[in-house]
Amino acid sequence: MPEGLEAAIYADAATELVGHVVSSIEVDDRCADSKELAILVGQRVQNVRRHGKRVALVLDDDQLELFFGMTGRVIINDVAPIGALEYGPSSERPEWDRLKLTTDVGSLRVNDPRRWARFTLNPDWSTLGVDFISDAHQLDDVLDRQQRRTAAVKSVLLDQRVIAGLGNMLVDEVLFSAGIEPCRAFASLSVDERRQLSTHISAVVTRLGERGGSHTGVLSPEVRGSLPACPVDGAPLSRVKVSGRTTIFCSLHQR
DNA sequence: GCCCTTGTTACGCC
DNA sequence: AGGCGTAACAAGGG
Repeated sequence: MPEGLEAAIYADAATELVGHVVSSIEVDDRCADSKELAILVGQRVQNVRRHGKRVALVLDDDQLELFFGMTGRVIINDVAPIGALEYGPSSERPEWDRLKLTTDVGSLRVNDPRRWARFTLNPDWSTLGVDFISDAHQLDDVLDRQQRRTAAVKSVLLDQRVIAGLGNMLVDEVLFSAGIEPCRAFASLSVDERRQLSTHISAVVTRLGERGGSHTGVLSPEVRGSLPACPVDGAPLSRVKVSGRTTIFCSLHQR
């Protein structure tokens, strides 16, 4: 599923359109917050921005935000930078195209079987927390500001108002790496543990970014499904729900 | 045909 | 007031 790392891959792919003028745009109305996306026709793509899981095409007068939900994929000129998503179908059908933006030289499509993608004109990103990649140097401060929160550590890390970009799989990887149990109250973390956490967020994000996405970690989709012994200490892995999300952790080394 | 999956939002509770 | 948990939503796949 597209978390921040996948959004970064999509954003990078979308830079192909920079400098080109939009000649047509087709959108599934059920995926668009505004029905006036036609005003983008004739505008030149100036830039591509990303914050957390959100990507925006910056055009002459307006910005178009692309949000990918659980199964949205970007396809540029019929090439998908991410071939298949976890939990997504293996094949792609034309009727799942929710957005098609055409320029003089190429097209960008968002294909999303479950139709959870959203396309928003001139989005407001002010409620998003710091970006999980580019604001890594602020993580210590950000986590310190959460120190009174009684919610589960995992819930706080999933909260896009705190850190934007971490999704279910990345958070599990981070907590596994940091040795912290996902359902502990955030307020129970010591200063040292908060430092550990921010260090491991940066490290895991960097490592999985280099490896190609949220699904390339220790707790890969295969591991999440079959629950083999913990690769760190051999203890059985556990599967629980935290914040309504499937959570995989090792009850031996995550405390 | 039921139930699983995720990110976000809405809502009820304390 | 505001933090927290939970459910609802969408829809394809097992």
